[in-house]
Amino acid sequence: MSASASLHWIRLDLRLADNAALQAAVRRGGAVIPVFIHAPAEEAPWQPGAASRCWLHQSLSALHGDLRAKGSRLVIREGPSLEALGEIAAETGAGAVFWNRRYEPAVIRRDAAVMEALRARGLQADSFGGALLNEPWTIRNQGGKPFQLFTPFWRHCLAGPAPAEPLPAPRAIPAPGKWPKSLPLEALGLESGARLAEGIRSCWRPGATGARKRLRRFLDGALANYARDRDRPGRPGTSRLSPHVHFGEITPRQIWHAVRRRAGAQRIPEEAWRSSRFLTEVGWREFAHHLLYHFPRTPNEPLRSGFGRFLWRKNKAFLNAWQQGRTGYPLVDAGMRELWATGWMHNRVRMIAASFLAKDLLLSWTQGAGWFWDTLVDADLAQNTLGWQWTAGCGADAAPYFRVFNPTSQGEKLDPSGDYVRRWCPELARLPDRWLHQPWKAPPGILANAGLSIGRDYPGPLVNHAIAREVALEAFARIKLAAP
DNA sequence: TTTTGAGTTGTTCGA
DNA sequence: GTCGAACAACTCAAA
Repeated sequence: MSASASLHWIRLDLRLADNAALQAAVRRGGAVIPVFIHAPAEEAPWQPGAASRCWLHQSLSALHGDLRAKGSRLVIREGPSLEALGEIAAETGAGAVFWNRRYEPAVIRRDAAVMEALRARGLQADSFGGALLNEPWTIRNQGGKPFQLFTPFWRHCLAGPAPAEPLPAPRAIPAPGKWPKSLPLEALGLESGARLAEGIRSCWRPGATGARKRLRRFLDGALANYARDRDRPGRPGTSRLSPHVHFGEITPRQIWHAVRRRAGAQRIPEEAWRSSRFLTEVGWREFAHHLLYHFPRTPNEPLRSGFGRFLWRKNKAFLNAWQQGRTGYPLVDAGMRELWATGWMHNRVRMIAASFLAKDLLLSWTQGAGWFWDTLVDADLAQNTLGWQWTAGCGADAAPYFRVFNPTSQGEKLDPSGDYVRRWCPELARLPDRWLHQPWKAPPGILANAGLSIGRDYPGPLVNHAIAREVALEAFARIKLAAP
């Protein structure tokens, strides 16, 4: 007697290659039914934002195409997840459900409940790793505790066994005799805004094929000068892989081995590529998930408890100006507008924009995290939380409280020829470089020549940075950082 | 066991 | 103009 059908429950693993759950389903021998269940309420309070849903729509569409090329299909349902899985299993006589693990607190709870319920019904239910190089519970320091500093964490990871070779995509995915019914992708209403969908389509190609191409282009190009160019937002110096990795269109293991092969072809010694800046960024992603797993309250609460007492400002006008890219600081505004237009912001600019919110405006990092969550196509609970807590100084391995980015000098240093600012703040385009990062200081004649009136075409500075810095230093110094 | 030093990403000030 | 110091408190591993 041949095996019953298996369900492959698809979540943030929108790929066929290096997919342990899919492989387990294929190996089991019966038909394989790939299922996506739309159940955002189960991820509350961190259900995907508008940009993330938009990417998801396009990536699911790409996955459906990839599945068809293997003789399969994508079955789409709406939640609750357990009900949907139960129905499909009943309709198809499936005896097993396989999925790849996620690490967000709400998802962990949901998955555990689903697994228990499926097993109670006599179904096989198994989950697999793959989204991370190491499962978070396997990494402990010498005291048996989770790491709270990046460098020892990553050193520990690098000292362990090298990541296994990625799994190949199955050659064929056996189809059931009769497919269960499926909703059309459009029925999920993921692409609510045409503006965003267009913006994403114009600069991204969601899906595993787009991810592989993006990686190859990066390895062929920017990788060689990554350490130098990664901080220059006007240059194509970063990989732009973040949304692809978030949605599991490509895995860190695939990236690791692609870097290894490329380095081998160029006779780069192992210790050099293993400790390269780029793989270190993969390490930061691992670290973020490590922290979220071991400190699950950090999306909403500062890890360092002393910060619970910090009196953040509440100022809707400040928040709106920041969100809309109208702070009067060109580098910050360029970043916020890039985010709004494309669903992505250059990493270095994220730090500067985040520092501006938390330290110049003294608005809570949670407000910034909320906006990024809704607008980033790569919005990822682990990484968003780590990044914002780091900037605000209240997280693990946090930025020292006195580290306040100066948006003007950062602009002059990292965007000296103004390519980035001129692209996203076109009203400033005709200003000479000398004044581009501090337009309010430009002499009247220069402003007139550039066709620019401060306050009319472009706002004056929302706050005076020098003063704001002093106020922030004082406010941060006042917290007793020791636990109460 | 205790001590020591380092720890992604900065800025300003004074010598 | 360049350079070093100062700007906390805490974590972690190595000595």
